[in-house]
Amino acid sequence: MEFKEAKDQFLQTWGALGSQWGINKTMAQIHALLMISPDSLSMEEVMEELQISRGNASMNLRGLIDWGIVYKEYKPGERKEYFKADQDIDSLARKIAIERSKREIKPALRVLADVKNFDDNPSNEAQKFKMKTEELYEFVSKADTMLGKIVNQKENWITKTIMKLMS
Amino acid sequence: MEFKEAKDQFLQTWGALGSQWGINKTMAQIHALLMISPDSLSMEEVMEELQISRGNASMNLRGLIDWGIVYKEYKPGERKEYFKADQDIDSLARKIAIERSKREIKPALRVLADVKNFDDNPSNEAQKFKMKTEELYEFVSKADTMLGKIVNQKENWITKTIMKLMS
DNA sequence: TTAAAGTTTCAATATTTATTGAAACTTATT
DNA sequence: AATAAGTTTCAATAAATATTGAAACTTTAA
Repeated sequence: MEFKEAKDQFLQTWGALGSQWGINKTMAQIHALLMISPDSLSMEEVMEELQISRGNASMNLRGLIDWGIVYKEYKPGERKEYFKADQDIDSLARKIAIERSKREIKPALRVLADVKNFDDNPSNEAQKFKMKTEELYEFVSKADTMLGKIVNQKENWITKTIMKLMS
Repeated sequence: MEFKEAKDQFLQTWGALGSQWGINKTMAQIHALLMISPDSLSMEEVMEELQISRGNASMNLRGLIDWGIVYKEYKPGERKEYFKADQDIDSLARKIAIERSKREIKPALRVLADVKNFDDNPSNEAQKFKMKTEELYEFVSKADTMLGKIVNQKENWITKTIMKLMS
């Protein structure tokens, strides 16, 4: 496969993977592009390479900065902003996990905590509901704790986790 | 909060959570509904409770059966099909993890394996690309292995994983 | 203080994804 | 073999999401 072809296919695939794991397609593609670029890129260059509009580039670059996985860079003497991706994949995955826990799991937990304390009544249906929501609350809460423990192992967390799970 | 209100809010929240974690909103809602129902439900009952069309109910129930987290049940003397959800949350999460690995991670890995062996050339850009795609391949591959190890601990895998990570 | 370079915003539009509903199909019953 | 009960399919439609592009805004420098 030619370099250009490989690169395009990679950007496509990483975009699809990203959109399945919580960041949108364009965001994932921009991130992928920055990750494989030897130098930081200007917005123009990102637009050109991915064939997207200025507005799209601007919004998604901001999104990436909000996720904390892309940084602005100013080149001396130049007015343009340049963008570069965090190069450490471990830290990338860690940030995404933390962010998703904060944005999705924690709010859902708050609701679960809330509904499981509804005004009880002795019907079969209500009892089953109580049981299941309590169970689900425990489960989601533990899953979130597990996620936290996994990503809090600094440096090579995946390898470390695999090791610990070997036993 | 009244039972009815709590129930509706729960169905909403579980639907939203589901759609962020890989199964679509209606599917997650149907599953949630079946999970909290003391008895198995007919398609009619699901349609009624969630206010969705017959086609929608039919397709998403099939989807749930494909995921292996909902089962058909036939009541003696009755012609209708009834549906019930797998009651074990651990096994539910395990099945989703396995299925997503199969549907999303493994195919992406195949592409990564492919592109990282592109026709090399000595340019800066190509070298960086080679390095990063190899790194990403390693990472995704390890992450998938980790996921596999976590979900393969039968019974209370989350608790077990937390335990092992304590050290 | 004006113009130029660059960035952001957001209403309009396009794309993608989910849902409906009615016809076609399947299976059981008389 | 005709009818009724139930289910599935899928083209049409609706809803949700993403993208564009041009105007408004910001910053730098002459």
